[in-house]
Amino acid sequence: MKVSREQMIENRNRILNVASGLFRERGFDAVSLSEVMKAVGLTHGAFYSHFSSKDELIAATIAHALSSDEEGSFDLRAYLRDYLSPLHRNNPARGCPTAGLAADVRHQTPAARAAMSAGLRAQLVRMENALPQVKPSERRRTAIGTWAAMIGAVILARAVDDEALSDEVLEQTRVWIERITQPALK
Amino acid sequence: MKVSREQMIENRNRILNVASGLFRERGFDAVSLSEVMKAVGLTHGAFYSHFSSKDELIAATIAHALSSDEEGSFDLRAYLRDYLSPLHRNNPARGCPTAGLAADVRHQTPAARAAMSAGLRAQLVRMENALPQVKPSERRRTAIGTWAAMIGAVILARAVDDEALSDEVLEQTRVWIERITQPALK
DNA sequence: GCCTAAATATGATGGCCATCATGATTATGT
DNA sequence: ACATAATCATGATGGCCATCATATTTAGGC
Repeated sequence: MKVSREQMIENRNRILNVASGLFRERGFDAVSLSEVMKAVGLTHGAFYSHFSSKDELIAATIAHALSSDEEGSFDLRAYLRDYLSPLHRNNPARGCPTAGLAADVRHQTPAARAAMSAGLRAQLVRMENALPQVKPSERRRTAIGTWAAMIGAVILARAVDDEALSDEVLEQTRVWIERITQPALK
Repeated sequence: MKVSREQMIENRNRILNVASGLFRERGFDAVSLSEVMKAVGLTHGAFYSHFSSKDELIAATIAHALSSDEEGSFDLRAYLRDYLSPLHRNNPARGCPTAGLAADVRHQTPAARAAMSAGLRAQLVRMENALPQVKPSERRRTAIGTWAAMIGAVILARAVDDEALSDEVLEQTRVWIERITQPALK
């Protein structure tokens, strides 16, 4: 049963969006293609009209998720508050793809890892732009250190089975970064 | 074919050590029990004399790997140099269990996540002890922020398919942390 | 209005895996 | 020495999954 070109493109995007959420929530391995297609509202057979393999879907998902992160400049303070929050920790499916997928990407194909590289490069530029108060010679270093701490804190907070400890990791990392990146503020 | 008590204990420890390395290298899902047992030098059937399920092995592996991290006080500068190095990045199987497993632990049983919580608590205390030059009221925050940045940097460095970018993440995170934790040094 | 090819549905196929069943061996306590 | 039970080996079993084969429908170009 063929479908309009428009519908087909929408289906492809739905596959990418649904897969992106499921992958972030449960990891690449734990999500089956049938599950993705069922959540999209299609049957498993339709998958191969859109992608040639699960590996290709994974790579496309990473590229898709990281590219839709594109935004202009942003307020670091507000970003930190949202990023290092219990709400973000508790909702990986709707959360940052890097925090949700980066560790898993290590085991994926070169295409997937290349997409992650591109996403990281773009994110670091965005972070640099959000640090106008840091002197230029330190800006990239600060962007890298800050981003690493944000990713690490969310991953640790999600790994841990102790809400108080998890909250503490998020909260203290947030304050720590704020102090470092805005030394003038008391 | 029964085996001496001594041999049995050694076999159990070999299972834990082998599984620990394989899990860090490839993730819990991607490693099969047959594979673990073959690497140990036993057949798959022997597994269930030691553990009642794969989930139990995973939890035991995390507890085992994180408890053998026990050490006295250590030099943060040297620790950072080793931790944020290409050598560590390239050898997850012999590297830090938290960097290798934390993201994966999120999808595991409560027992596994509890073991990770205990390991994190112990590591934070160790980090605090390695920060004598930081004033006590800031020590825990610094330990948390530093550890999050270390974990995040290694995970990003391993996810990325661009050696220069990967090296940069490790190197800049290292210098960033050094500057923050040792402000007196020029 | 047809023809063709594309998108989807249904239904294999083969492989891998966790777990279980059973049997063989032998360490260990008595 | 014997009996017991623990450790390991071998060989199912059942389930899930990625991928493929084939059929059905119909959109889109002519």
